[in-house]
Amino acid sequence: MRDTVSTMKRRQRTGKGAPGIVEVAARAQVSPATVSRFFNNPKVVRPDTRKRIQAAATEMGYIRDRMAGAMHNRFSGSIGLVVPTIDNTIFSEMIAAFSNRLLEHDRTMLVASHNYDPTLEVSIIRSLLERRIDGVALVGQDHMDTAVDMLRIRSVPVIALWGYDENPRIPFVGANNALAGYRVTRHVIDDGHTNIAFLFPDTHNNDRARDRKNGALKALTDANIVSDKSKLLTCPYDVTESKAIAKRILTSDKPSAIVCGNDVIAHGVIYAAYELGIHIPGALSVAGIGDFKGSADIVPSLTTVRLPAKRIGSIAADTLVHMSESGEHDTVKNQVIETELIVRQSTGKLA
Amino acid sequence: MRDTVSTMKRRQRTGKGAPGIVEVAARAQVSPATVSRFFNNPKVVRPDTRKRIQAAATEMGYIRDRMAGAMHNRFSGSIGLVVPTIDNTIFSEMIAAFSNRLLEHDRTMLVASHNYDPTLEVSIIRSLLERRIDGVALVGQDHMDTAVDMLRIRSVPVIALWGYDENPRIPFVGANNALAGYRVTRHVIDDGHTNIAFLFPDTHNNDRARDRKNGALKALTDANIVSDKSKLLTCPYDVTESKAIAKRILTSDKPSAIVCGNDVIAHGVIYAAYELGIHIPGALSVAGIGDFKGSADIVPSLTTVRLPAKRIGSIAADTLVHMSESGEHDTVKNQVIETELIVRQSTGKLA
DNA sequence: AATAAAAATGCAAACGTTTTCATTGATCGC
DNA sequence: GCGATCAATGAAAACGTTTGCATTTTTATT
Repeated sequence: MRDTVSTMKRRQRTGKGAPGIVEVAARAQVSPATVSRFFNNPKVVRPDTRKRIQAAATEMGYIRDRMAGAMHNRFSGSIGLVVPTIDNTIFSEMIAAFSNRLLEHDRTMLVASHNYDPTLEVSIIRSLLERRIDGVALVGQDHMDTAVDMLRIRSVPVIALWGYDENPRIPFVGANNALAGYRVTRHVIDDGHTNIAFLFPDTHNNDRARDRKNGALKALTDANIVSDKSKLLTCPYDVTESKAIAKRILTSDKPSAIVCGNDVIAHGVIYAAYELGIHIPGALSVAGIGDFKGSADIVPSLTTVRLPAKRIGSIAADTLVHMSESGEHDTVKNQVIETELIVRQSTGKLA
Repeated sequence: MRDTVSTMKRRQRTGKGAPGIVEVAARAQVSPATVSRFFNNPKVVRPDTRKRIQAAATEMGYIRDRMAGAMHNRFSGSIGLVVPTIDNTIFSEMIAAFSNRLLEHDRTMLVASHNYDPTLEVSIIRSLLERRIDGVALVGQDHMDTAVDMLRIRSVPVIALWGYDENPRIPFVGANNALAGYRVTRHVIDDGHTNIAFLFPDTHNNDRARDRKNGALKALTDANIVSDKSKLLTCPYDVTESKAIAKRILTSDKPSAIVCGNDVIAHGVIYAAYELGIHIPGALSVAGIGDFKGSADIVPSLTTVRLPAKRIGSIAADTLVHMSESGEHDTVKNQVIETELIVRQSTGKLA
C-alpha cells in the first residue's frame, strides 16, 4: 500500500512514467542492488542476469539518476571549465576540444565565463562546487586566494590552462607565452624592423598576455632597441577595436611592423592596413600569436606563433579525469606544450 | 559514537574539512531543517536566526550540496544546451549569451556538441538527462524521435533554437531563415546579377541551412532566373574550405555574385577573391548570412542578414528557466526573432 | 494578563541510488 | 559425492538534503 503512494508521488515528480532502479529490478526479477551493479560494474553480474536487466532497462526506457548515485559515489561525472570568455576564438576551440574529450570519458562539462572579473570567478567556482564537480580547469594562474582555497579544502583537482610558470601554485597545461612573444618579435627584428608597435591586451588579471608582452619587450632589449612607450598600446581581443586602434597608429606613428597579442588583434590590423591602402608586407609587417582558425586563410596569411588550443583542451580533460579517478592531485606534472613560429606572408624584410 | 564514525567517513569523502548542513546547524544552534530553509527561502526564518546561520556558514566555509537537494527538489539547477559545434562563430556567441543569462538566474549550463550526428545527439541528451537537467535547448527541429521522446516522457522543458517552422514539434526561439536567404539573394538580384553561385552547407540534418537555401532559390525563381545545378555548391562552415571551393568556382564558372550560407563561408570567398585579384564589389559581389563578429570589419565589409545570435541565446535561457519554474511546457509561444538585411561594401550593382 | 492566531522551528521520513555484509548458489578438487 | 572456495545476489544502511507535520515561540487581540 505505502509503496503505491510513494510510487505515485515519484511519478508525479519525475513526469509521467520515468521508472527508477527499483522498477527495473522488479521487472528483471532481481534486487535493486544488482541493477545498480549492472550499471556500475557489469562484470560482477552473471551474463544471463545482465541480459535480463539490460532488456528490462531498455524496455522501460530507464535512465539512471547520477545525482542520487553521486551521494555515495563521491563522483558527479561533471567537470568544470572556467574561462574569461566563451565566444572568443582564443577559447572556443579549446572549450570544444575539452568538451569532446570529456564526452569520451563519459563526463559532462560545465562551462562558465567571468569576463576577466576575479570576483565573478569566485562565485562561479562556488556555484560549480555546489554541483559537486569532479575537477576544474581554470585559465592562467591569476586567481583570488578564495577561489584556490575553496577548491583545495575540498580537494577538488584543479589545473591551470594556457599559462606557464616556473613555480606555479596550480599545476598547468600550457605553453611558454613569454617565449612565444619573444620569438615572434625576434622574427620581426630579424627582418630588419626597428620601428615596431605592439598591440597587447590589458595585462591585469591576465598572466598569458603579461608573459607575451614581457617576452616581446625582452626581444627588443636583447636587440638593443629602445622601446618607446607610445608604441606599446593596449587593445582588447576584438577585431573592431584593434582595427580602430591600428588605423590611428598607422596614420600617426607609422611603424614598419606591428606585433599583436593574438591573432584576432592581428586580423584587425590587417583590415586597417587594407583600408588605408598600406601594403602588407611591403610597407608593413604584421604578426600575431595563437594561429587561430582563419589565420592561414586571411590575405595576406598571418605570421604567428602556433599555440595548439585543441591539444591544451584535450590534455586538460584527460589530466583532470585521471586526477579525479586516481586521487593523485599533487603528483601531477606540469605539461608544457611546445610552440612554433609560423612564418607566412604578413611579414617581410624591411625594404 | 556512531556519529563520529559517520562524520569521519564524510570528511574523508569530501576532502579534509568540508562541513555539511548539520555542522552549520550545530554551530548556529538551530536544526538542519532551519539551515535548509535559510538557503532556499530565507524569509521564512527570523532575521536574527538568519544572521546566526549566515555567520556560521561563512565561518565554516559551507557550500551547499545541490545534488543532495535535487533529490527532493525536482530541480538540479542545471540547464543543457546541445549544439552541432561549439567552436564555430555561428554558435559560440549564442552559447556565451545563453551561459551568461543562465548565471544571472543562478543556473549553470551543461553544453555538448554532436557534430551534426543525430545519434550522438541522442546519447548526449541521455547523458544530460542522467544529470537531471531542468531543461534543454536544442538547435533546429531535426532530431531523432528517440531524443524528443526521452525528453517528453520526463517532461523536461525543451526549446529549439535558430530554426523557424510554421508548425514546429518543439517550440522555438529563432529567425525565419528562409526569409533571410530570400532577402539576401533578392538584394543581389536587385543589383542586376543573374549569374549567381551559391555556397551552402550540407542540408542534411540541418533545417536552418535547408531553409536558407530554399529561400535563396525561391528568390531566384521569383525573378525568373533559372538556377543551374552546377552553381549550387555544398560547403561546410569553414573558412579554409570555402576559400578553396571559391577559388575553384571563381576560376571556372566566373559568377558575378556569390551568396553564402553564412558569414564564415563568405569570409573565405572574400579571401579567395583577394588572392585571385578579383575586385569586390567591382567584379564580384559577395553576401553572407548571420552578421558575425568581424563581418563589419573585414575589407570589404560584408553584406549580410543580421540574425541576432546573442538575443536568441538570452531569450532561450530566460524561456527555459521560466518553463521549468512555472511548469508551463506547452503554453510556450514560439518566438520569432526579426532579421535585417545589412548592406555593406561587398555587394554592388552589376557593371 | 490571558487567549487565540500566526510565525518559527524541530523531528523524522523521504529522495534514488550505492555499498557493506551476509547469504545463497555454483564450482572444484579429491 | 562432499566439504571448501568462490561468484552472484539480496537486505538494509547509508549519502546530505528537503519538507510535511507537530511543536514551540512570538505576536496580536481583548
